[in-house]
Amino acid sequence: MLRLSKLTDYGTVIMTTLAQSDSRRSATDLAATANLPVDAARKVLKDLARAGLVQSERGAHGGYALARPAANISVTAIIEAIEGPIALTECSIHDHRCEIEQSCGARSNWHLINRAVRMALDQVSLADMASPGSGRIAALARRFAPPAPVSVPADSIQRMTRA
Amino acid sequence: MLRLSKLTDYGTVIMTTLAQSDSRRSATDLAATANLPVDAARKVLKDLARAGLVQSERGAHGGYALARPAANISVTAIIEAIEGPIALTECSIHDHRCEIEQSCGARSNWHLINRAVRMALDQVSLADMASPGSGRIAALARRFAPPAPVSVPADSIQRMTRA
DNA sequence: TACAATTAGGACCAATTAAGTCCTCTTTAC
DNA sequence: GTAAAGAGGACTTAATTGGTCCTAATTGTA
Repeated sequence: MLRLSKLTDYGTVIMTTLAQSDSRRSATDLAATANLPVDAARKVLKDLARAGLVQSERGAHGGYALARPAANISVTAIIEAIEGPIALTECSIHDHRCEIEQSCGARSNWHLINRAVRMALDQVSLADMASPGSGRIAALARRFAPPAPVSVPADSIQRMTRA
Repeated sequence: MLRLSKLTDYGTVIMTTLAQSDSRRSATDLAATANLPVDAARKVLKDLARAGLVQSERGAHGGYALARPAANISVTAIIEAIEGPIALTECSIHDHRCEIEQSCGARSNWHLINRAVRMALDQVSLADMASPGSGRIAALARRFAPPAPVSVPADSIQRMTRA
């Protein structure tokens, strides 16, 4: 559905919370602050730690902290830490796993489109996410606006309800 | 998983096939050409017709044709015809359906990010998709490259295997 | 040394979603 | 009238996700 999983969403919220803390925080603590189910938060934090985005400390007074400055952590990194490589279609990552690959003219193009989307996400840092209504993100969104009207404005798509 | 559904994928392939045909084609015919399961192709074509992207003709010698020139059909339109509005997160579309909305600082930013991704997809037309290794898409991908290195290059993310 | 607080690493189950089939009805050319 | 085709949807199965829980391994402190 072109949607991030809920865990990934939690991941960004947790990372945002961490970016706003100055000391190490336990999973329980983070979950409470961010208003998330504790077990889910734990799971996400483990993924983030494995990906090297947060540093964990075990034992009493243990917890998590960002492994590097928020400005140096991209949204892409968070997404990929939790749900693996961004791949809009099967073929945008794995070659040869799609049965229609031979006859499909779209493959090389999906590769490129995937890259474009990935780069868009790549240009948003955790620091941006952590500042509400970030001017930088707004500026980015503007940068992605079409240089000249390419086609029918997407808003004009008529989509009937299916119910 | 930030992945398009298989049906959507089929949709782009079918539309690509249609863009390369000059006459009306039946669902069976299209499925055969594109090497797709017939029933799935039928389902997708119905969605595309409902969204007004293809024109259908019933009865003997009926079939489907593009409703407008391929250059005027965006990838976004195809995606949304099949799986509904693009929404990376719950909150990027519906307000008030997310329980942590109050405490969540990320919401307004997700809105913007969603828009950026949508615009990226919006700038790819069916005509681009239909030309293999489209120069226009490649150019687009280049346009999305960061103006100055923002953060750690995403390729450097170390991601341990989970197995 | 024992204990309590924490993370690590999974296993497990329920709920949701996606994918693939199938059925019946309507429309249209011959 | 019949065959070819789309419209609309129901249904089934498989895959994925979300949420829980359990058992180590670590580490500070009484």
